[in-house]
Amino acid sequence: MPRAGLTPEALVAAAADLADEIGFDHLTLAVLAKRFGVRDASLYTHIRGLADLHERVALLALDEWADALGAAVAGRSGRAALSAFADAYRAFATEHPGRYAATRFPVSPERLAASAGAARIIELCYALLRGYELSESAATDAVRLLRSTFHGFSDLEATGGFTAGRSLDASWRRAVDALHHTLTDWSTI
Amino acid sequence: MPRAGLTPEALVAAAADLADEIGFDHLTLAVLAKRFGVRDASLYTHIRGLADLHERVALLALDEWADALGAAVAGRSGRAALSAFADAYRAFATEHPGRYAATRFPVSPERLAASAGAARIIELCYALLRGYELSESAATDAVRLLRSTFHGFSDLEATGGFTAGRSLDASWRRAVDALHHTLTDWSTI
DNA sequence: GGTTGTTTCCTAATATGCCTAGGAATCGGG
DNA sequence: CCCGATTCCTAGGCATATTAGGAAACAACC
Repeated sequence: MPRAGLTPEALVAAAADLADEIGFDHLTLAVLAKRFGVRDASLYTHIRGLADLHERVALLALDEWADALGAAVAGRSGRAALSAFADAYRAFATEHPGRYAATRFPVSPERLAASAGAARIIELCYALLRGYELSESAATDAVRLLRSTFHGFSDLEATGGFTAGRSLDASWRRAVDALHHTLTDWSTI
Repeated sequence: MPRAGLTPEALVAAAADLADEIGFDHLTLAVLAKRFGVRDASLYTHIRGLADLHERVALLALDEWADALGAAVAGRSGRAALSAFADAYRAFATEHPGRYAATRFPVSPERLAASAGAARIIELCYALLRGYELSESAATDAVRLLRSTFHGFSDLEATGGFTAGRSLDASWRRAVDALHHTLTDWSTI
C-alpha cells in the first residue's frame, strides 16, 4: 500500500477546513485521520497530539486573518481604513467560524511569540489609529475598545446571541460608525 | 451504605462551582460524581446526560447573572446605571468564569424561553437606554453595541487576549465612558 | 538493480469519558 | 413489618487520545 504522504502542514490545513465545517471543538483526530484515509495513531508521526494540532490551527488562522486584515486596510486611512478593517474582521469570523474560534485558543507564549500573526493584528489596530491622533496610553485603550467591540459582535453573532429581528448588517454598520465617532472625539469624552 | 441525597438542583449548583474552578469545558461527569462520592452512572437518575447538565448550568448562570445585573441598576438611571451595569457585567465574568462561559452555551430555544434569565438581561439592556431617548430600531442597535463591547472585553480579558501593560480597569472605564458618549450623541453620529 | 537504513504507517493495547441495561440496597407509606 | 418506588451500584459498550513496537515503503548508495 502506498503512503498517504502526510505532512504537518497538510494536516493543519485540513484540520482548519474541518474546524470551519464542524466547529473547532468538534475537531477530532479520528475524523481528521479519516479524511486522509489513515488511522488516527498515524497522525502522531507528524503532530504531537490534539493539543499540538489545536495550537497549530490557531497559529495558521491568526496568520491568514492577519493577511486578510492587512489587505483590507492597505492604501486606506481614517474612517475608510476603520470600516474596511471592521468588515474584514467580521467576514473572517462568519466565513471561517472554526478558524475564528481557533484564534481564541490559548497558544503557548513561546509559540505565539515565534509566529507573527497575532502581533501583526495588534499592530494593524494601532496603525488604524494613526488617523485619529491619540496619545500612547489612549491608543492602548482605543485598541482594546475596537477589539472588544469587533470580537464581541462577531462572537455573539456566531453563537446566536442576537435574536431581535433587525438586520445584523445594519447594527454592525452603526457600531462601526459609533466607533469612528468615539475615536474622533476621544480626547473630549 | 446510605444514599448520597442527590437532586438535580444540587448537581447543577455543584457543577456551576466546578465550572468556575476548572473551566466550563473541563466540566466532566466523572469529576462531578467524585465530588458527591458517587459513580458517574448514578448521575443519570437526576440529569439526562452531559448536554443536559451544560444546559442547566447555563440557565442557572443566566438567572444569577440577571439578578446581579438587576441589583446593580436598581435605583439608578442614565450614566450611573450604565456604569453600574457594566461593572456588574464584567465582575460576573471575571469572578465566575465558568458560569460566564456557560451563558454562551447554546441552550435549546424551548428551555431558553421557559427560563427568564436571558430575557431579563436583554430587558435590562433596553431599560438602560431609557435615559438616552432612542427610537426602537436605534435601541436594538444600541443594545447590540453595548453587549458586544461588554462581552468582547470580558471575553478577551478572560482568555488572556489583552497583553499590553496598561491597566485593564482604566481601559474598561474608558470604554464605558465612550459608550455613554456614543449613546448621548446617537442621533447625530 | 540490489542492498540497506530511515521514515511512514500499521496493529495492539491502555486510559478516560459518556452512556445504557439491569440488579441490589435504601427509603417511605401502609 | 412489609411492599413499592426510588436511588445508587456493577458491568459493559462505544468513542477518543495516546503509547509501544513492528512491517512495509521509500530513498540513497554501491
